[in-house]
Amino acid sequence: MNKSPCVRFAPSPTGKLHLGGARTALFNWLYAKHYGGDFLLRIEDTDTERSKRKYTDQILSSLKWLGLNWSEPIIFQSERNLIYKEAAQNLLDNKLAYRCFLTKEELEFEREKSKKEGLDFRVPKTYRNLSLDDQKGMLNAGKSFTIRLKVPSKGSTFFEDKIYGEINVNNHEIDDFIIVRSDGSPTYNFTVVVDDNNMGINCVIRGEDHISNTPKQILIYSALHLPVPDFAHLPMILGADKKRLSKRHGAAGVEHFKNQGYSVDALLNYIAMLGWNSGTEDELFSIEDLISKFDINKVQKKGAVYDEKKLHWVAGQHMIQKPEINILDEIREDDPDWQKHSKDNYIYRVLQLMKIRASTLNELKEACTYFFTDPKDYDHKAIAKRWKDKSVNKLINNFIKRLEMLSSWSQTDLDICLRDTSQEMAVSAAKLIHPVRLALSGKSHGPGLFELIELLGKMTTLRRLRKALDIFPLKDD
RNA sequence: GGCCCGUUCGUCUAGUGGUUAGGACUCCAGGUUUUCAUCCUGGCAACAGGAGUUCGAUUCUCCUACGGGCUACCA
Repeated sequence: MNKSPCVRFAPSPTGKLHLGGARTALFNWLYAKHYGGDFLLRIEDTDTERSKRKYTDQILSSLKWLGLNWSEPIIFQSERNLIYKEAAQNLLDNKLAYRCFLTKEELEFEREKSKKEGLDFRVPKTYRNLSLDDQKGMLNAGKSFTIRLKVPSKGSTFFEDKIYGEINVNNHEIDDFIIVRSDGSPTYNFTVVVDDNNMGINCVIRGEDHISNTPKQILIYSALHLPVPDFAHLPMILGADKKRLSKRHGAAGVEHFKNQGYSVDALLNYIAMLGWNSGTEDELFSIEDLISKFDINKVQKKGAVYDEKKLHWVAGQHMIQKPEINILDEIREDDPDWQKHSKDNYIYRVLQLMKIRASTLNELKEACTYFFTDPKDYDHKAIAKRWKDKSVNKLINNFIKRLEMLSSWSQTDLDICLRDTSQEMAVSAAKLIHPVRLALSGKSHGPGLFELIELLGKMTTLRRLRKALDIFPLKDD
């Protein structure tokens, strides 16, 4: 096939976009981008009971957030009844499908019977060859009917999956399945074929749970005399229990990752690694890298277990590499007023210092707070360890005096200043460094002390040191 | 039950008819650092089982086990 690929993502709006769906969308999108093809979107809302508008909205906003842009228009199956009706009539006219007057109850009875007798249940072909007159009779009697495909009883249906290879199923394994329900609405297997053809889809990339549906769909393609597209089935994404990832696993919804502060590029990078590899030992990719390196032939057959630890690591790596200006943009996208009162240049320097210590935007924001507000809480363990008694106050006092006189506020000068102080007081530098950090940040760890002091500036540094002098040590001795 | 699919360290994976079966995450131990993080070094850890083909199978074939999917008037 030489034409440029046309692929689609076709979620049903019966739940939020979850990790598995996101990956299916991503792989479709990457495939399209890689080959310069088209990526379309179709909402499979033929199940009126379970389909909800809010889920459609959620899926669309998640896809937008992920940046998986599609070509308009979005196809809604619920608006295409006419097209399905025509296709079904075509099949009926050509005697490739038939009206089946079996009721649910009759079917249920037969099913039970087979079960009791230990036989495999097969849908009875009672009405397969009913004469036109007899059909009219049933219709006039007000009997409701479904439309079933006449599945050939002989032969087999074959396709070559781009990932799973050759798959062949005997036709006698396949029942005369329903393509139109008794209420006139079309079923999934039918709409998929009609729409994929109608939308010009030439490569179907979807979850492995659809492998068993594929022969049925191919049978419909043949009955309708339509060209059969290529198929590529993606392995499932699993939870730690090796079961298909679902709401039960908590972390399923894409929104969850957004709320956690994961960056899109990191999430996409991680998701892509679930079931695909580049053929090299590289694991960190930008979105552009993914587009250029993506190869559907390198997709795994086996289901992949979602591992939050690795996601977190990938996110951390992306964070380190990301320019501060982009990080701030990402933060503000979600939190437009974040640190609006501070100068951008100051924020950039803070981010530069702190990004190495955070994996998600939320972690980063949290870690940066003391650059913008004086600490309110101080790490109690650190107080106990680093500020045991009044002797520390003397050190700090001395340090403050020297700082006040300092004319240059550079890291090197601050370094010299602190070491001079400790030397004069005949203690190790560490005796001063740790309480100073505690006073300035409230924490026992963080960036290099002189970077911290330099960035905070003279006023803030002195203010925080003096405040600490007031409140530490916690109890007199 | 029937049909289809799958099975390399805990996890993501590379790989070959002959390899010390490689990398990454996690975890552990060191090193660097004023602390934390980063970074560096090292370590633990895998070919589901059984037959067959073969001089030789993790690799090819079959069987079993286990896992997953489909078997709906869900998608």
